[in-house]
Amino acid sequence: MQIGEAARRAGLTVKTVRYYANIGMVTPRQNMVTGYRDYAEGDVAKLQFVGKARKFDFSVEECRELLGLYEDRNRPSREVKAMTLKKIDEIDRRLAELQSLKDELSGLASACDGDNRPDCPILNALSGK
Amino acid sequence: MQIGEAARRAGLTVKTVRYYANIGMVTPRQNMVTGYRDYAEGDVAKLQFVGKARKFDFSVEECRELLGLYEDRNRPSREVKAMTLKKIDEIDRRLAELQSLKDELSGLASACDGDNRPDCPILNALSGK
DNA sequence: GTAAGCCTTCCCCCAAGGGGAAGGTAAAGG
DNA sequence: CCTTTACCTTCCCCTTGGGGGAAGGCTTAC
Repeated sequence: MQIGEAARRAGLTVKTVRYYANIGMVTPRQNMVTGYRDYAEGDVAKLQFVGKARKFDFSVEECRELLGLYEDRNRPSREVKAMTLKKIDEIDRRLAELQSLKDELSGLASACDGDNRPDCPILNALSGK
Repeated sequence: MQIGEAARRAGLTVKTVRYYANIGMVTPRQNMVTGYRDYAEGDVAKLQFVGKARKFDFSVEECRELLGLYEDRNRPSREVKAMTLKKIDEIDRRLAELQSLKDELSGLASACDGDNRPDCPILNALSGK
């Protein structure tokens, strides 16, 4: 099938699918007559796989690894689990960062009257006063 | 002072400070003899201000706005508070996203034995089986 | 004399594609 | 048969916030 249908079925944009072909992540055959990319069912499955993994915040490089594991019928599930736990760890760290950021900003916001007067604790904090 | 000292005092890299000059965020005078950027005390204060705001996850464009408010001695604190609340809102949304992501990944990870066998619920989930 | 330590501009690089131009092709409608 | 529409292709620039490094110019210290 052509790239448009493959993209629709994978829930991705044509641009994205073409990008994945360019970086060698999901490489369809080429129709020798038209020069168009020719996607097989297996390619669509891979695209869907990558699409989901991306939604789970795996980077493109990580997706490439996961795809390798996905295609290897004999890989140990240990490797996949390790990547997943690592990703969970990253998310945890990012959560903590964002939470502390939010706490600080909330503290500043609640100290600020937010009225028409120029005095502003938020700006004072940012300027180190 | 020269850019190196200004950067040190603001806790930023020279590259970053030069970047801020290029995009017109903190624009020092120019030493007409050497052609070097010439930073005044006020410039360093602005650099520090921007550095802190960036740590609070404000984008460069938002920093530019905040800097404008910071320099306007008559601005109402209302505007600054509004930006801060908006930023808190963004952080909240991102927190929720990450949390649900983490929940899903955690569910998958705990369903996966992580042993040497090839069967892997994580890959199964990603491939939609 | 030259090495060190500043500074300058200039250009390419990252992630993960998006937007759009220019041009080729295929099927459907009039 | 001709044209419109809907595909597809490659190519190049754009995004965020700078990092890395080259090539060149300066002063100062040894």
